[in-house]
Amino acid sequence: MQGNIESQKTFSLEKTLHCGQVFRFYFKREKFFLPFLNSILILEEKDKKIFYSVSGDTLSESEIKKILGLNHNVDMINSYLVERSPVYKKIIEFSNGLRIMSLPPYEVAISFIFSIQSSIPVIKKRLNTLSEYIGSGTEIEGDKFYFFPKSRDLKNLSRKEISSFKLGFREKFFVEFIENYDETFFENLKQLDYEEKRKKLLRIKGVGEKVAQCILLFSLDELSAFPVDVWIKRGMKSLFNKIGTERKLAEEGRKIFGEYAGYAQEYMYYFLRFSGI
DNA sequence: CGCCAGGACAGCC
DNA sequence: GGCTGTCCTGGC
Repeated sequence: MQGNIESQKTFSLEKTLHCGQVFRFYFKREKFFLPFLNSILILEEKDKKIFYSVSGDTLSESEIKKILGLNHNVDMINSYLVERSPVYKKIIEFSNGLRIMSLPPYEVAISFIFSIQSSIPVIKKRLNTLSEYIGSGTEIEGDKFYFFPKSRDLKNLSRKEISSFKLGFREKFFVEFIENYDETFFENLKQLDYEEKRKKLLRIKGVGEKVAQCILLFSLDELSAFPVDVWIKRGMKSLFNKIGTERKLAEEGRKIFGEYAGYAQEYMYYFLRFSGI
């Protein structure tokens, strides 16, 4: 299947894929290849339009829009954020087009357990190594693209195989997560409210405040989540004169930016990281 | 070579 | 509840 998603000034594929919410995507021949469950979503920006096609399992246009955050009314969200804090005028001017994605929770949880105390290239490498090791994927125009492993595949891994991935101190978190995981966990979670979801996520070993907020924001449609990493910690201080623990700063961010704190967080991150200020 | 990265946790107070 | 030391690995 293929088609084009309407030209939108408020959508940047580049910013959406490079703001740290998703690690596994490929860029070849001017196209982005984004694995999503048993599909590869192929995206190309041409003449200010986004052209898409899907390889593997079918995805409807509305599913694709949800994955890419195109169902969010960012014009409204942007003015909402500027209203809450005027400093967001310049931040949004720089970061505009970034969208919060909606990705598979199982993959997001493992991705952010892998992300602990690690840089993006390292996280990406770990996830690709794992996906390639399990080896399920599809070939498109001569290139092989790998899906993220299913939980049953990961359950079958031996400790020796897992050790070969060199996850370091994250290994014990990963092992416990895949061993204890059952398919209904995230489905049940989706029924709960924000605070209940957060508390259940925090019970997972290796999931602290920051990782929990990432899972909430990028895979459970909780746009009020506010993950605090070192960049946001610095930003909260320089922009809002707020200091404290990750938990306190997350509460602070959610208090200032309400139901769209997640957009405030990603905009801030992208701005601090790439604007050169 | 040394340093630390998009944190979590136990142990301590 | 907050603070501190510790932790694997790869990149610079």
